[in-house]
Amino acid sequence: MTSIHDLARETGVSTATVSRALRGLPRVSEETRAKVMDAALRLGYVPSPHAVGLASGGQTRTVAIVVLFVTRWFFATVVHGAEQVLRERGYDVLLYNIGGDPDARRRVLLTQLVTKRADALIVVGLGPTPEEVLWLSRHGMPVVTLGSRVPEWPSVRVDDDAVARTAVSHLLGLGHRRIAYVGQLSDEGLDLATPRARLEGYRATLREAGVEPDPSLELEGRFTLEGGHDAGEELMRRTDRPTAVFCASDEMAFGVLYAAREAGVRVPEDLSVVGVDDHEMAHYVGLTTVRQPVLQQGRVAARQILQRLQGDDREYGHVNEHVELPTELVLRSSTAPPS
Amino acid sequence: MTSIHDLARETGVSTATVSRALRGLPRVSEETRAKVMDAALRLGYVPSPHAVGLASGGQTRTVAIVVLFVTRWFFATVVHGAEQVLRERGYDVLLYNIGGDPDARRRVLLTQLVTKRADALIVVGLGPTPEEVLWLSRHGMPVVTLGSRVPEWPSVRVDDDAVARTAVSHLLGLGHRRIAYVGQLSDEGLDLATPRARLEGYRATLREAGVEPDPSLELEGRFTLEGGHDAGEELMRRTDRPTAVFCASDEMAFGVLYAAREAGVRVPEDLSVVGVDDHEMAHYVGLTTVRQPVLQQGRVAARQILQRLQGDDREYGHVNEHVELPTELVLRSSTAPPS
DNA sequence: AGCCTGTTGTTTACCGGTCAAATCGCCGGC
DNA sequence: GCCGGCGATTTGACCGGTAAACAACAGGCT
Repeated sequence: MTSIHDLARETGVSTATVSRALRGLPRVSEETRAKVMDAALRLGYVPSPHAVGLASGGQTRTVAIVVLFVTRWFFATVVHGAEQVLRERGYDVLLYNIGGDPDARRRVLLTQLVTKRADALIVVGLGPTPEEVLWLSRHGMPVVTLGSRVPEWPSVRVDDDAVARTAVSHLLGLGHRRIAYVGQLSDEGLDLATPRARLEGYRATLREAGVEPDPSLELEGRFTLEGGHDAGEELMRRTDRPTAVFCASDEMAFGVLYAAREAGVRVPEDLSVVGVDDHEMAHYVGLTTVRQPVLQQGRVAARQILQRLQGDDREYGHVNEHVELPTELVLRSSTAPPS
Repeated sequence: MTSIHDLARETGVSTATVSRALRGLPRVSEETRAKVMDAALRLGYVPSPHAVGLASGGQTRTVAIVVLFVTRWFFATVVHGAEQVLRERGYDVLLYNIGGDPDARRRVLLTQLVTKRADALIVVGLGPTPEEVLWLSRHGMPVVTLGSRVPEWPSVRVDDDAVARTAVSHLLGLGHRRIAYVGQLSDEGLDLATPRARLEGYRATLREAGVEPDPSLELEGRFTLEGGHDAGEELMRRTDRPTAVFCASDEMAFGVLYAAREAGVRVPEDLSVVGVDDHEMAHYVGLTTVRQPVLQQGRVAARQILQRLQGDDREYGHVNEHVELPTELVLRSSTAPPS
């Protein structure tokens, strides 16, 4: 591996000069600069990020993103959005997929793994524990949460309470009274802030409309197509089937739709279904859903982090500490008045 | 930030001793080790990866993964599989999502971004150019390709020719003769090895069965649900509609299915559809497809890289340079003899 | 000339660790 | 009582850069 010393020897100047020449700093004649650049290209010189980081204040130009499951549409899309913005600005992305494993969560957030390997951290979908907040703050690690909110750190999210209210109000407005909820609440000790908030919103909206929430209509299921399908099957089997279902994600809603079809239950005539996300596929299956800007949440989180790291709030305008992006109901063909 | 010097001062020993104590090396008394460990915990000491890497041979304990689009099921799943295996072994994952942008591709593969920030590289879905091979080899970067194959590097993939043959033979066997192909061939200068191989296999299989491939039945479309949908719409509009479609991915096949439904074309009575992947959703929509082990490809690629980095082929057995994983036809309800 | 100024480079210290070689106690053996 | 041997620890060089202080040299001004 060619080092800066090789370049210095090759061009007959000192390493300091080489360093400044390559970084475009002043105090280097154009002639020398050209000579150095040329040699760097010829020898295929690439500065060692280790040395650079060490010499200039421990920066890594890397941001870590911690997600639950990259394979889920929501997380993959968020990562995509954040990565775009970060790479534009010359930052690399370290990806940690902790996949519902509390051990992995501990290792990633509370040990050396994240600390110092990245300049900052974006936590997606996890509600950080006080212990995690303490540890990371103590190490001066800038953090932005996405999808959850703690007072100590900036956050980007949608109003999950409002999301649930929008969906449930829509169903209530159509005349439904027996409305089920399908969503995941806990995953082996991981705190999932989002589905919990949606459940609360669901209950509150029902109560305000004078409908007492029925615990037997609150179904726990994994946040996937299969989870939704299982929950859907369970619902279809019941004699006192609900007339509508509110699913905490579109992927779960797809599962419910398939379960309904298999059971010969017509949508929307016999069953109305509402999801959350506006997944790419929702349009094609005609799913009524509460759209949230997923890609944009990733982009905004990245910008918040960059602002914190570089302190230039000019380019992107003022970035609020807690950003709440708007959602909207998208009406399609999976909802109708009960027959 | 507390450094090793702080620990040394705190415990009254030298930095070298602290270093060895913390890493569990011999030549440290138990008493001293305990004292050091305790202080490290108390002060929340985390060694700087920069310094460690610099001092001990430039290792980063990081592997870079370059993908086209994280948001697509195939890529996300591959990343998931690789990340699992890598993190198990203490490696971190740098994610580069080059998203069909040739500039991004150049920046990532041919500049300092990847070199030296990672110990090794997994390239997913891209056929590396000779220039890229040369540059990365010259820098001593170990590379594994996934989904494509160059002679210089190990690879993991499925036999895309065989995949196409399986799908097309199935359709031919059912009696179809007008069989369309839907897949993406180029994306602004990116070479997409996979769909090209599948197209070739499709053509060859037809010819061998005595059917001359009809260029008007080879449709170019983006590798997404929407791409498949557009291609499907185009096909449905035709007067001499094909009786079957082979799609280069399940996501595209879903798009074709939706287009067919919108056009009132019945599947499988009026149109048979075959995909590739065995996407999570394929089961629910009843899509006949050629299954490939996606998660496992990611895992195997990670192991190949680890073997190259650590040189222990004991734990995982011998790893072939070019691994080809098996595929299988999964029969569901989207294919039937033409009516 | 003498002096100040500005430009271009070099020197030197340092970032936070690791590693090989040197040192220090302490013990047992002759 | 001296020496060898050994485990525990320290010393000092080094990894590949960066940053600040400092030197060399040219030209312009008085």
